[in-house]
Amino acid sequence: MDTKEHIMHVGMQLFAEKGYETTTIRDIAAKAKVNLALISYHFGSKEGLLKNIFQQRALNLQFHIWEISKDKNLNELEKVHLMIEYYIDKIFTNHQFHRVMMRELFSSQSEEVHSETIDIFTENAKIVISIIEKGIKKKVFRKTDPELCFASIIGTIHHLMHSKILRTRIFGGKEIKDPILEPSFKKRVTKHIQQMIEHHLIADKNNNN
Amino acid sequence: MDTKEHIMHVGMQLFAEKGYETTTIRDIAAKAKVNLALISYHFGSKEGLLKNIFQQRALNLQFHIWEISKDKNLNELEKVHLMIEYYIDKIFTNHQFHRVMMRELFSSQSEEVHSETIDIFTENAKIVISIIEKGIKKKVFRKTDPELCFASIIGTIHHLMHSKILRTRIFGGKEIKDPILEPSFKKRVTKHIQQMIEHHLIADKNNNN
DNA sequence: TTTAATATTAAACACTTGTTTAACTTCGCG
DNA sequence: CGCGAAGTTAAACAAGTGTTTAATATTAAA
Repeated sequence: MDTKEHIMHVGMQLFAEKGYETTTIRDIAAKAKVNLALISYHFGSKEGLLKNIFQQRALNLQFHIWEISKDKNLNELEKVHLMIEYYIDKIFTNHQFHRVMMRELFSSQSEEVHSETIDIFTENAKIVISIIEKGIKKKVFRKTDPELCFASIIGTIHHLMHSKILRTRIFGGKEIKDPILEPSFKKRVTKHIQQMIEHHLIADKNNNN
Repeated sequence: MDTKEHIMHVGMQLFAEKGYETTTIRDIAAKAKVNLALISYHFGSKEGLLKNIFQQRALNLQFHIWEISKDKNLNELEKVHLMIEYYIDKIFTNHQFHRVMMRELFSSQSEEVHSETIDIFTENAKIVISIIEKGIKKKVFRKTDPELCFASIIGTIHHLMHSKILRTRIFGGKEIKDPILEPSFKKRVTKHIQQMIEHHLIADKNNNN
């Protein structure tokens, strides 16, 4: 029963690296050092493996964005900041899975497999957007574009997440190490997005941080 | 000789829709209504077709970001604004091609095919970043994170560009039409990114637009 | 019109893909 | 032990991939 999880682990690794279509079950079998027939045996099919991986992570995907949005002790800005922090944390720590998910989401084939993922994603998006809208109504936020604010938050993260080449080319120093693995990079990204969104949403009075 | 361009056109369409790996030469041949052997005949191989498409558009990709950066009549903020406008304009009008390019850039297989594309991209990125750095040095900009500012600009655009599903789910009204086709959407995105970056880079004194 | 290069075609090619089969191990439990 | 279910294996399978071949059609110049 250990093999099943092992295959899923290796499968996700390879899907993240090369994408679902390009990864063959022979690749997975070779890297996992198991017979290729075991994939069909345990998961029914290659797509079954993908579905299993998605389901396994689905709970992790259920951002408690919703809980944050309902917290009475937080004002709108604090909520947005927390949501940004939460998004980055979840996506960075599960960056392999998110790369698979996003790639599949973008290519948007076999919608049946990913429809639940898309649902979760858009649902969360709408919560973030509604918080911004509420802030605007309360006039604590500037009259900005809520949907596009969300697009900027998530777009920035995904852009950094997706391309290792661009990441190392632009952010990598002399070391070859991928910046995404360094905890300082996560902090840096969090700080940037939080500040950018805050500056955009709120006209500061005196400080020039 | 008309067939060659016709194949390239259809090829790009399908690559944009389904991705390079998933599109077969039989798909292309069928949609273009030509014999499938003509693809190998005219372009040597399927990868040759992709290379040709990339080369054809390479000049279009050569953003004159550089020219803007050297313009003596513009201050740093104006330069950044113009660059944002230019990026969005180019990417929106060639969104099919950009989807292919970005997808291939992100999957980062066969680096040889895309190395020049990556070069152009990172080169332009560094120009934008250097402008922001100059503005910070001159103290007309806040002490922000230049690399991540660029990531936010381009990340926002790409996020909107990539996923038709998310686009229609979040931005689409009752109509089924893809918002990316409407000119008003382009203006909306341009305005958002410009304002967001300006608010982030510059602490405004009195206006609350 | 003849001729040679170019363009196009249908068929076959070699190869890889995901999946299935049937034999063989391994394991747990009466 | 014995026996059946579950796990694993190597081999074969059918379908689809990009590419090549050899024949045919088209074109343009002599």
